Amino acid sequence: MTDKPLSGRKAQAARNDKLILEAAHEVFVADPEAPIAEVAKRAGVGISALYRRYPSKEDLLRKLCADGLARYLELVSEAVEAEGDPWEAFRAFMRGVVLADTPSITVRLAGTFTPSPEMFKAAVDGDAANREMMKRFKSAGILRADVENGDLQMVTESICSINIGDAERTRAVRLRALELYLEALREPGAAPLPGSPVSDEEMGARWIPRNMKE
Amino acid sequence: MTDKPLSGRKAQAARNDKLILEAAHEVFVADPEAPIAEVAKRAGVGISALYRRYPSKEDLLRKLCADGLARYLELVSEAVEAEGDPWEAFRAFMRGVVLADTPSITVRLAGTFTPSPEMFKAAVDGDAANREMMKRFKSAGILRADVENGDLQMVTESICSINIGDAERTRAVRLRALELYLEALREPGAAPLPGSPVSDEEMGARWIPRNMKE
DNA sequence: ACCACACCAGAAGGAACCGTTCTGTTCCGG
DNA sequence: CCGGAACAGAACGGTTCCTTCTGGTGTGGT
Repeated sequence: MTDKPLSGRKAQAARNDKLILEAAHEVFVADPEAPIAEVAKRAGVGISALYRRYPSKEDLLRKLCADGLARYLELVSEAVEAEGDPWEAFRAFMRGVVLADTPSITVRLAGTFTPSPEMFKAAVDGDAANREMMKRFKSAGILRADVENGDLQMVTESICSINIGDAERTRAVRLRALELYLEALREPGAAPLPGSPVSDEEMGARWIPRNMKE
Repeated sequence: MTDKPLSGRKAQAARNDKLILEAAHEVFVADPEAPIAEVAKRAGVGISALYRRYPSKEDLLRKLCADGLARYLELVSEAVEAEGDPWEAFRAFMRGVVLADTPSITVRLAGTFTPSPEMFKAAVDGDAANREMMKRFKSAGILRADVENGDLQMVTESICSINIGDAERTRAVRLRALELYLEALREPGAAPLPGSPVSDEEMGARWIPRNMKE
């Protein structure tokens, strides 16, 4: 409570900016359909403090999702540019995604707002970077050849769907599940995988707002 | 449409029994918070046809969940009593759970109703059978020693959280993800798993109705 | 010293949703 | 030919939740 430059209306506002984003992140990760009042309560501010910053709930969600997308892009970039043991780079990437919980804030929220053009761009960029990353890891011989981008998405998404009350414990259990998966992703695979991985179109279809479906 | 004994009010009623349960299954698997009118529409019946059979939505959900639990018990029993290749028995069990989608109809619905005493019994029985199954597979040397019951639950649950529009395609993608996991579950594991598996208490905590939380 | 304004907390408005009940109809069975 | 079981869907009432509105407070400029 007793921050450093406590006084100043501007300072409080700046602090609230951060408080609100953090609260929104926590709340919507826990429940994508949470009411906006929950965010305000968690942040310890009034509702009007929210509406001063974001014109609507949808805008807040979009911002949150864009941040998550950006974080994901960072992680991919790190993985692509990493030097040293490729396997550890891959492992770090996957752990990073699970720890940052980006699937919960991107795909899980998808469909609740109309994506902004920037987000489309981020998606395209991310796709390219993803592809680059897969290529690198495969040519390094650490990733089995028959896993593809869609497979990784499914792995991280399904792991991030694990949720058991306590946040700390949830994180631990997810990392445990990840370790299982990692073992299976590593080259060489025992038997070929059945079916085909999730395609880009299939992944993309989830981003169209629910209102516009069918 | 042209069934065998098409006429008869009793016959239609019996047919509706089934239609309603099937529709409810589909609807609530797709969206656990779906309105009850959605079930009626999917079943092609009126709302009153539903309320004639179940006193309330909660009762319908409970019935659905109980059926899912029973199906799960069947699968465990089959696995325990299976003869022949233990690995194939285990694999069949996991595929069975994923295909029947029992996690979506049990755990995912948990908390939306107060469990019936029968369900508690089923849970206890299931637990014992589960334990028996794990013991068998481990002593057969096909399951790595450091995976436990909670791990399997997490695996099936997270796989069943995968969902991409089309039902048929979703099934295929889930089976693909399962194959990855299976490889990782098989003895011998490369490295020990981190953390501890989800405990029975943790799993059980999710069944207490949301109203009663905190 | 003081005041205009940025900022904020929380109540009020108003619309949408949904579980349940109610009304009127159909058609089997005796 | 009638009594009533079964049904479709409208109506009701309660709840939820986004958004706007009201009233209050402290700050920075003058």
